[in-house]
Amino acid sequence: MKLKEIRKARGISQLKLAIDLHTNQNTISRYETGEREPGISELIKIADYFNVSIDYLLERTDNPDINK
Amino acid sequence: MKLKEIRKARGISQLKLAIDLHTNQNTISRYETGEREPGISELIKIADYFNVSIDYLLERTDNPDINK
DNA sequence: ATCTAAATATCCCAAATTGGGATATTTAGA
DNA sequence: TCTAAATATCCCAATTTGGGATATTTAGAT
Repeated sequence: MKLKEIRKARGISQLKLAIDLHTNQNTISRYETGEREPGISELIKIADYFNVSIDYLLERTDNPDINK
Repeated sequence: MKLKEIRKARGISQLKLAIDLHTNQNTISRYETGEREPGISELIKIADYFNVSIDYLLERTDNPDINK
């Protein structure tokens, strides 16, 4: 998933993201390294946080906008 | 998720979908009733199968097309 | 170049979640 | 109404997850 790329583009650390999403830094790290995958609810939180579509987050489209 | 609605619109049974997706009928049933949620890889299989965006599948947009 | 703090990755494990087989229940249509 | 197809639920082993703790890496100051 594009998480790392998106997060870096916004200039925030894994720790800040983790705090904002009410989770842990290591969890974010593992999503980014691909070691683990988030469940749907976590996926939605991330997409909402960055205001991108889930399809974009999952690299299924180049368009970050959720609406056509 | 919109799975049941999409599946019915295509006129296929849970069993056929399950077979096509290499899983079980009860698994599909539970996704539809909301008793359980699929992981990301399963989510992708479903979206690909029906050729809809994941955001649409998850009812985050009214637009079924993955591209804008 | 070195030192330090911030940032990121990894280890271990308990708890939660998942999918499958089997079976029960519901639905549709002959 | 009878029956077969379709859908839902029970139980459980196995996988997966997230968190605390800690190790490693990176970046910035001096």
